[in-house]
Parts: sequence; C-alpha cells; structure tokens
Amino acid sequence: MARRSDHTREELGKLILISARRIVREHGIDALSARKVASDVGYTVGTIYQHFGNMDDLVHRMNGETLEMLFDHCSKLPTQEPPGDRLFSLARAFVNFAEKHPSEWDAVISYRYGPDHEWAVGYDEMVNQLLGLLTDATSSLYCGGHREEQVLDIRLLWASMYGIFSLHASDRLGKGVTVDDLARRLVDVYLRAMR
Amino acid sequence: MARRSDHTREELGKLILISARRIVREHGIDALSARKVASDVGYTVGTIYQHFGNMDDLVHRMNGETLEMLFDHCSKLPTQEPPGDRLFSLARAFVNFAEKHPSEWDAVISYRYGPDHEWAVGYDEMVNQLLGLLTDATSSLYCGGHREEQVLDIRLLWASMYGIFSLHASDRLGKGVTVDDLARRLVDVYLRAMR
DNA sequence: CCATAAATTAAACAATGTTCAATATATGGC
DNA sequence: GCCATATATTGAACATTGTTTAATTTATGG
Repeated sequence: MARRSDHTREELGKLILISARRIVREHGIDALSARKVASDVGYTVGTIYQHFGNMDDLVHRMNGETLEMLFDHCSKLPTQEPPGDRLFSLARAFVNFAEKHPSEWDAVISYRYGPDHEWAVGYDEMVNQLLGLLTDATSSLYCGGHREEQVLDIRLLWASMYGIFSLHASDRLGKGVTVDDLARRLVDVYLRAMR
Repeated sequence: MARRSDHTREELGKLILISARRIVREHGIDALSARKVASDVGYTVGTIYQHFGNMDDLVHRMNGETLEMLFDHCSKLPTQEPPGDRLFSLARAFVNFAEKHPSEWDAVISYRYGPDHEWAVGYDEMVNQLLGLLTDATSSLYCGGHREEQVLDIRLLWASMYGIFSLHASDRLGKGVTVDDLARRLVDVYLRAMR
C-alpha cells in the first residue's frame, strides 16, 4: 500500500497529471487508461478516481494544461509587429507548438468526451485567452464599428485552424498538403478579405 | 441459428450497414457496438466480423455511404448560379445535410479510427467528388494560371468547414455562434479575398 | 492511546473489441 | 437421394476498458 504521507493530496493530483501526460506523449491518447496511470504512479485504480471523478475529467484537466502551455508559447511572441505579420506569427506559433507536442495536441483536438461531460470554467477561460491573442492581433483591422464581425472572424479563424489540425491528425489533409501550407493560406485569405 | 439462406452474403452485409446506421441515428456513434448490431440483425457477433473485419471497417463503410448521401444531396443544387452564389448554396447544403442527419454526420466528423486503419479507395474517391463540387463552383475565380492555389484553397475551405462541424459537435463554437453563421462568413471571407 | 476521518486497496461488474474451435448449413458431384 | 467439401454461424472465451464499493490501512486530534 502506497503510504499516504508520501505526498499531499495536491502533490498526488499533480503526479497523476504528469504521469497521464507522459503516457499520452509516449503512446498517444488511446493508450491512456486509469490502470496505467495508477501503476505508473505507484497506486491503484481507485486512487485515481478519488482525485479525478472520471477519465474525462482527467483528460480535460490535462488538455486544459496543454492549452496553457500553448498560451505561454504564444505569449513570447513580439507584440510590435504590424497586424498582418503578427497574425502570421501567431499561426506559425500554433503550428510549431502542435509539431512540438503532437500527441498532447492530438488529445486536445480529437479526444471525445462522454455525453454528460461538462466544460470546466478554467478550460473555457484558457480558450478565451487564446482567442484574445487573435483578437489583439487583428483589432486594428476593425477600426469601424464592426466589433461583432471581429468576434465571428476570430471564431472562424479558430475553427479553421481546428479543422486543419483535425484532418492532419488523421492524415486527411490531402496529398502533399501540409498544416503549415493551410495555416499560412488561411491567414493570407483572411487578411486579403480584410483589406 | 439464423438460417444461412435467409439472405445472400451481399444482402446480409447491407442489412448490417442499415442496422448500424439506425443505431447511430437513434443513439449516436458511441452507442454502436458489434453485439448491438448483431442482435439487431438477428445474428451473433462473429457474423459481423465475417462481413466486416473489425468495427473500424464497419464505421468506415457507413461513413463512406454518408458522404455519398451528402454528395447526392449537393448534386441537386442548380448549377447555373454565379460562382459566389453557388459557393454559398453549397455551404448551405452542407449545413442542411448536417442538421438533417446530426448523428450520422457526427460519426463522419469525429469518429476516431484505430492506429492501423487504412482508408478505403472508395472513401477517398467520395471525398474527392465532394471537393470536386467545390472546385467546380470556384474555378471561374482562378482564370489565371493559379490552379495550385485553387487546390490549396479547396482544401482550406474543406478543412474550415470540418473544423466548424467539429467544434459544433462538442458545443464549442462559442456563445451565440451557429454553424450557419460561421459557414456563411467563411464563404464571405473567401470570396472577398478572391475578388 | 484511542476514536474518528480520510486515503488506499482489492475485488467485483458490466461492457467493449476480437478470436476461434465446434457446429450447422448449403452446394456440387455421384 | 447421398455424401464430401466448403462456407456460415454460433457460443464461449480472452483481454482490456471505465467505474463502483466494502474492507482495510493510515494519519490526526483529543
């Protein structure tokens, strides 16, 4: 029996998340299971379920942290560029991050939660922060009173990137087409339309 | 034991696909299982596996047929409209179809195949036919020698629609944002960029 | 030192995809 | 009509899942 005083409750929660991430990184999201995490962390299944109500919650927390990593990655970008360049940089940063953490990003993109799963507020906030980066990078393009248009456009950019990654995850982008090609073209088309 | 002469091999294959589609339509892709299909069709699990090597193949065939249905749905569209209108019609037809067959479309969009699953040629051909519709609707916009650009743009439109549907499937489009809003805006942005 | 609360285990459950030997059925040759 | 052969079908098994729960162990506070 793993000793209760080995780690505080909080520490163990972190250990579980670290272990889950390691399994996902090394073997993909489909290889993740409660028992593997448990044995990896030196406890048994039940303990996992006391820290995370179910597997969806565990994956959800992990994915939230992955979004946080992406946000940090993007926050390092220079903020002085002209709006067009800045959007390109942002898109490239997305692609970079996805290439650097393929399995973890795949989990964010294509893990299917069960029907009664609820989105944590922290998760939504993180998405909003990422959308905020896109908003900042493009707001000079909406000098008029077209703020609602911008909201829609940001969602569209986000959805489009999401689709590119989704198709990429299952190798369905098309022969010779890369994520980078499509992301660049997406920004290009968008900027042309805004001109 | 179900009598062997009740149906020819081909008939039984069709029955299995019909049953699978019914289960998906009524209870969603996550409710689909080999045993449910088997009992629904009046046979046992093993028979399913003699007709479809594994569940991925079964879903793949079903999804291929769904794409076929979408293609038929889109083929009824008038072909005389100006290119812009035609692209809007096409996008609306996609959205219509997805709204008409939510669960079956969800299966196409977000079912995760196993790691060693291979895409059937028939499936890819069907995707190509759908991309062909987009190509036809937009080719007058590429009067110059920009055919490679068009190929990329078609893939981009496809990926973007895909992303919109993916996010919609998990209710993550954003507060008050609909599939139709985004699809229309997508076409709008694209056409503006092409102008 | 003991009572209480919390953490942890071990075992169970139902459901899944998948395989396989045994059995039943149809078919073609006589 | 009968028999051998090929094929279809079953039924049971296996490993793996997520999840629950009663029993046990551990820490903590009086």
